[in-house]
Amino acid sequence: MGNSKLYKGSLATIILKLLSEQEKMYGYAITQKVKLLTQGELNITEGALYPALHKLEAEGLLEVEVVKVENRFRKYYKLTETGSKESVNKLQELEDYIKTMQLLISPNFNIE
Amino acid sequence: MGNSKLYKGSLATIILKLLSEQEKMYGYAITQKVKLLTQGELNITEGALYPALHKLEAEGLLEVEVVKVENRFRKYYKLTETGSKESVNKLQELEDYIKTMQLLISPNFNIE
DNA sequence: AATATATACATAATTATCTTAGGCATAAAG
DNA sequence: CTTTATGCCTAAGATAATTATGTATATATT
Repeated sequence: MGNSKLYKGSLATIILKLLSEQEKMYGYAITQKVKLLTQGELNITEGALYPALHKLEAEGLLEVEVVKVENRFRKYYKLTETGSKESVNKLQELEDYIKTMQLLISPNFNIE
Repeated sequence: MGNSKLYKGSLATIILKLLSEQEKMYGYAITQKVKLLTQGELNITEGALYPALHKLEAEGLLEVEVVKVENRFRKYYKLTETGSKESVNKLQELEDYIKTMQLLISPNFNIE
């Protein structure tokens, strides 16, 4: 995904957040949307994305609708009710993570 | 470590940052300092910490000095020159990560 | 005296998430 | 005709944690 190891563990959060804004999305669209929003900073690889989607579906956070578009099939994912709640949790966790890490990296913390 | 999976991948960054402020620290002191600075939010487990320290040492980012204190031995770690440079890199990566994630979670991004 | 807590190190088995590298298939563009 | 874009997928391996131990000393509690 990213150039640093910090992105490990963030993919589910990203997916749930996108789907809380977007109603329904398919895998490839997710990769493109992330690339666009992050100005190319973050490229989600398919080897990470599809297993993550399948896992979220298996956990009941996402549901699938397969649609045929121009001789290709697309698997649209959308949040279930549980998934909708979990997306709120995950976003809170991300904000908490950022706050906690900022406590640790705030410069000269042991001088003040 | 944390209550969320987001902390995965952050431990090396935390260790290097602490040692860029502190000159030298031993493992147990690192766990206590992190607990203190994060107001108990983040508790580094020993099973994560010691392997991480050993790895950073093996990579040449940390060097060790064993000191006997009150019949116990402590292993003090400090940054090598390489480790000092790498701590700057890791902090930059963390800031980049936070910025990128904020692009993704900024509310209503696809409305504006 | 016995037990729990704090200090201080360590490793081993397991789990989770990702990377890397492939595979399958259609359509458009060079 | 070969690359690029679209669109899905999985399998092997790497990496970083968790969880559960183990060792040892010192202090505080029951």
